[in-house]
Amino acid sequence: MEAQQTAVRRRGRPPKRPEQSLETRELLVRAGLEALTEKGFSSTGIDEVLKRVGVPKGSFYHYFDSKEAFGAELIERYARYFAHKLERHFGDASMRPLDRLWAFVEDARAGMKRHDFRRGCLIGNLGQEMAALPESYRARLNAVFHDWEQRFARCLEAAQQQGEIPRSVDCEQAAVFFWIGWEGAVLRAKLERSDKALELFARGFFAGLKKA
Amino acid sequence: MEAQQTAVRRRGRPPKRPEQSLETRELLVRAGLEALTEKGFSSTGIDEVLKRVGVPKGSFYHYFDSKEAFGAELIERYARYFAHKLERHFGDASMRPLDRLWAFVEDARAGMKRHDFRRGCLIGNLGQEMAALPESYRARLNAVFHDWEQRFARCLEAAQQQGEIPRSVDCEQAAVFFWIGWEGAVLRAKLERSDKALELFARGFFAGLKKA
DNA sequence: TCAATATTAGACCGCTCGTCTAATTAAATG
DNA sequence: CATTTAATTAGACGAGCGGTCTAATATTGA
Repeated sequence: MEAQQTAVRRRGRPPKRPEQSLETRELLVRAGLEALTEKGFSSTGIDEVLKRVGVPKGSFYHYFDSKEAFGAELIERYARYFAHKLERHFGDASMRPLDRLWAFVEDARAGMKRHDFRRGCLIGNLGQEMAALPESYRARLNAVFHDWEQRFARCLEAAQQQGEIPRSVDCEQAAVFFWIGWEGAVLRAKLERSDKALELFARGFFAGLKKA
Repeated sequence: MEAQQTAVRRRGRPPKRPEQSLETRELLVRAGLEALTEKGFSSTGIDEVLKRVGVPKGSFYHYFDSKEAFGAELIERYARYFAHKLERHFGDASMRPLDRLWAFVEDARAGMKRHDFRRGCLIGNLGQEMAALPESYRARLNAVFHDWEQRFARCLEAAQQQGEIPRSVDCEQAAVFFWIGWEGAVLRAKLERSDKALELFARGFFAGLKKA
């Protein structure tokens, strides 16, 4: 998710190179993701995204009906990207389940650090500013969280079956608890420009699990 | 924090009634707090705040140097308001310390419900959109969180001394953990328009404390 | 060759934003 | 009282926004 380069921009109908045909659109999406994970929806202007990749406005409204539609697509893209990330970690049979969860935490932590704690979680960002957003986003954002909860819960259950955590743990609830708090930690990490909050929350969460 | 009424608005220098002299300014602050707790800083327009209380633009820039200065004052006001709230709950010697913490949670929960989960935490809101905010806010927002952590930690220590929670609990860390997660819970409550997240997080947090 | 299609270029409109100046009124001064 | 000074309101202003539109350009397919 790191694309600042501007495409070679030729006027008129482009030659038929299927791999390249989506390029401008793709650049817009990528730049949009970067912008929205940093600053959210409301304070990100179309022109700003356009400028990042050197695309004129006409192109934007050729590919997207509106800013709302653009945002909706970014949500989908981010959800897909994140689902893959979770799948990759949580489904990694070479590790014990609890270590898989930790691996995700470490990955996210490194990611935030890599971007100097400027970028957060798109879903969290949009959730926070929901009051100023198209109402149509709400259901989708909730659904994404629910998906993450499910994935997390499944991995917790695996940990339970392998005896890593007590039977008494309600995996479903613990997963919900994790994502609630994790988003708070991401918020704080951005504010403090430090991974302290991420680490402290994760550590606290896992410690609590084992003694539940 | 509930003021929609518009002031009687006469032109020119007002007669000398000390109690009323701050009225317009006060109305702006109150309306600003409402707006910012709902939608944050970036997506709240000055005009919008002005319209709520029927004050013309000229007045705003008479009382505040800029939107940035206005925001800074709102942060101070909110911090003061919240500190009082915490003081009131955490210092209530008629309850056991852990119940005082619960009382705050209940109070906050009721408050969010009362406003149909549209309003969140000003500090959390601004923290989230920090990337689009005057850099001068960062230190202040962090300091406010730190203050809240301290107050919470002191109450936890009291609980510890009364044997409500094990000696093994690191109160400082637990307090930091709480606020990290609580802000996440407020975010989710707004998104889901439900107090489910608040309750689930608080319950999980206190359950973890006792078994630590 | 030419119509249909895909894409870029960027002017333009209506609206809202934050700022600023002028007008208005009361207080203070003598 | 008359005049200056301070306090407040009124609303014009320019910049920038999101979104639309038409023209220009290039390729494809008939």
